[in-house]
Amino acid sequence: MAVAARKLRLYLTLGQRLFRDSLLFHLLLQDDIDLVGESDSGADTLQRLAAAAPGVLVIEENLRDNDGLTIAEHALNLSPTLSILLIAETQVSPGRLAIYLDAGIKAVVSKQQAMQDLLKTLYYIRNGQVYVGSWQRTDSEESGAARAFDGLSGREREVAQLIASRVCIKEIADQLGVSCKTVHSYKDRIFAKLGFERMPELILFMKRYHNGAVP
Amino acid sequence: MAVAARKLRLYLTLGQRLFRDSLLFHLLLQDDIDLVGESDSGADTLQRLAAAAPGVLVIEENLRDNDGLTIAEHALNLSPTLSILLIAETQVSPGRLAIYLDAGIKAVVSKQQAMQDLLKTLYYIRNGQVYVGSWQRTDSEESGAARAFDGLSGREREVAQLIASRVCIKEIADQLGVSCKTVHSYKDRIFAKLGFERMPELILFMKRYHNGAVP
DNA sequence: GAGAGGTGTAGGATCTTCCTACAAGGCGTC
DNA sequence: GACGCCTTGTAGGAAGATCCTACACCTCTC
Repeated sequence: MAVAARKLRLYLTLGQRLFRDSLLFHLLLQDDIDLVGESDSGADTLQRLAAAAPGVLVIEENLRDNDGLTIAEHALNLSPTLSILLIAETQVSPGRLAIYLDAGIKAVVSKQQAMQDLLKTLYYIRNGQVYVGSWQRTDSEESGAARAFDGLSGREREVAQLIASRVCIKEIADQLGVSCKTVHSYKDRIFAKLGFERMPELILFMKRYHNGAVP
Repeated sequence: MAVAARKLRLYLTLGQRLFRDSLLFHLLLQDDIDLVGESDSGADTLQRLAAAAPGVLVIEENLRDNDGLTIAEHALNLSPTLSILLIAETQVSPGRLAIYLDAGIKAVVSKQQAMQDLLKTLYYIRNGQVYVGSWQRTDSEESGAARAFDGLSGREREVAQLIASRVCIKEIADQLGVSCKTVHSYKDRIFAKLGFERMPELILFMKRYHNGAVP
């Protein structure tokens, strides 16, 4: 293996505490993400940025004291190697995206996008790469997600459905008449096929695209 | 034991997909929460509420098609036993809280409150109880959280700090010269004392109130 | 001074996660 | 049509996490 992937030093600026908490909780489940700071305002961010020395700054577009773009530009002045991910209010148009990229922002994710988009983008830009493309999805992605279900085998679907209904592994094993080990194998394969890492992702996926209830 | 606590049937209405995902992810980690529906608009919510038959509706105050209060009132007309938790934009004043409670809403949590407040409130109202008090905290709560650290014993603090720095259990055990089992015991006690259930909560707590870095 | 409660330490049961294995069948290509 | 590769159903093992229990000390309180 080439590079021993270092931890991602993350700084998050988001005005609303509830969502900041919730996003951070999610992000901190990834054990290669190291939180080095957080703020609810732009001024605060700029003030603490140097000391925190993050690798990636995730910042909201509309902060109460300033707009994220301005803050981002200041931040880039302070530390030019910083990767910035802007969280936009709405889907950004190509024109606006170009402005953002010109300003040195590495990626833009809108509040209408899925959490997984944010995560993927975050990992993508961690090494300084620019990530475009996130704005041009929405529908195709969604149906793609739904279609991913078709890639599961019969047993895998059964297990996915039972798991989404919160039936525990032991019970699933009993119901299907196989060993727990086997059920775990199915679960692992489902996760691998769908690219999930944790239960809530699978549950959410099943609820959304396959109605959760066993048909 | 008296009542076998049934699963909490949750419906979440929140306009922004990113935050909805993120909140749901968090909520679905609790294995007694069953997601029965979600929407990004009020109209959609009302339309699907009857079929979903949730026990608790968590709904945002400012939806793009209507305000949450209006939707909540309609929802209560449809199913009077529904418990509604309103997510307000900002800290609500006692006056506004009274209006909400009059309308039959069981609790209000603002977007400036901590995620844990939402969770606690959710569990509180699940049985139809009204939950007031959430609006009257902020500062005292925060310093209370910080003070909770003082309740930890010496070993517990060491372990908390190491865990927050993402040192793995095995390494912590080596560093302290005790067995992994012992480190797990410390971790369990820390969680019990601080009321946490998962790593990210502890990490966030340490980063926020104790700087994460070992002093 | 006896019991209550906190602290440092650890064991066992059970569950998860991750990795590996392997037989049976399908599909592809030469 | 035979050989090889991929998928599917099945499961085992190792390592780690969670939950519960234990137990020797120490200190505080009645």
